[in-house]
Amino acid sequence: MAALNRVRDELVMLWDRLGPLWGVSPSAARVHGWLLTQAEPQEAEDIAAGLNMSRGAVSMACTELEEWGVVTVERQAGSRRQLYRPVTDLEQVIRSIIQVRKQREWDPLLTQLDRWLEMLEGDRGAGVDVRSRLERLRGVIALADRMAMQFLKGGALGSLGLKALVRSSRAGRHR
Amino acid sequence: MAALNRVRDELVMLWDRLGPLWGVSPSAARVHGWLLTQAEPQEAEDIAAGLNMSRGAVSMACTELEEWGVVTVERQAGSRRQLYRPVTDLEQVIRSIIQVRKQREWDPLLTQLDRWLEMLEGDRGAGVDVRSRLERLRGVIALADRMAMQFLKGGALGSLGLKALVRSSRAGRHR
DNA sequence: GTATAGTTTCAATAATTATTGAAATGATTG
DNA sequence: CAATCATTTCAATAATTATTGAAACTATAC
Repeated sequence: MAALNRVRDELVMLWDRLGPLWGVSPSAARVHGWLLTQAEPQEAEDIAAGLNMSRGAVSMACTELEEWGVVTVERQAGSRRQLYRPVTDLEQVIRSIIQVRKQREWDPLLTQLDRWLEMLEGDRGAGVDVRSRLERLRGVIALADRMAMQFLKGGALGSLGLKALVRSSRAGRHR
Repeated sequence: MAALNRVRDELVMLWDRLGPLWGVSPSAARVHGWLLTQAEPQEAEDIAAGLNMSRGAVSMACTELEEWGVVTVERQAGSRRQLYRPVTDLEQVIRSIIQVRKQREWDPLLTQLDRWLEMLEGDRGAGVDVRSRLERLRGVIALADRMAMQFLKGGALGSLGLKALVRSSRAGRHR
């Protein structure tokens, strides 16, 4: 039990630091890390106690985690308490994160790139170099976007399965 | 020319907002965006003027961009000025970003997961569930790590070629 | 309906992070 | 080498972002 507690503390600290790099706020990341080290889904009150956070902060963190799709809310019959359960299907977690990031980052970027290219259409001066640069950028983002779409539809991990990916990554270089 | 200036302003603003989501500070991202819209490499003084930043801030931003490997420093013979040039080889930019992020995020995560699994080795209680969860997490991170390594060695984009990727990205484009 | 057990909201505050600018450092030239 | 031009550093400050906690709200039970 002592070992589990220690792991929990360290994992929560690491999640707190890594969360922002993923676009998740530190407090939301802490809650997620803490839930990961609990065998059972937990209620907000206990999360607050376990992490020394205010009740309100836990509520906001859990809302954020729901938006990311990495935590689900449950309700036991005959009780008005909400229980928070981390999604442990990793494929789903990755899919959720890609989906949210795509929508926050790539989609607006792609829209803007198209607008900018239109604005530079007739430019005959220094804009020419910049334009070709932006065009190439657009190509790469568009590619990443289509790959993400395919992945989100269940393409990559779904059809191949996680095992196949592991195998192919071990096989080394092809083609 | 007016069009280029407008594009520059908007691109700088977007980069400022998107930068933090990539792990780059807003000011460094602004500098990078600004450089992208310049046909020629630029010196620190002009960057500061163009972006209304202090000389010191530009220095720190450029150092950060060098660390990310998305900007290179040049020196013209017969001058003591440094010129900053954004890397426009997109494959290289993507590779740089993956490399830095891997090293900042996944590597420590993998190290810690191994330590935690060791710590939970003998656990017969609630730790069993948590342990299998962490094991699966470790599997996925290890896979991502191997894929990244392969990519960094020139695997994916390198063997297929960026042109082929861009071509395939255009094939599905509608407008 | 009212009381109760729970959640959410949000203005105020705390904590963190980015930015500045002046001083220290480093490089090149005559 | 001294003078000069340019860069880097870092303590102070500004700006931003996270967190709290009390009040508003909601759903269920009585």
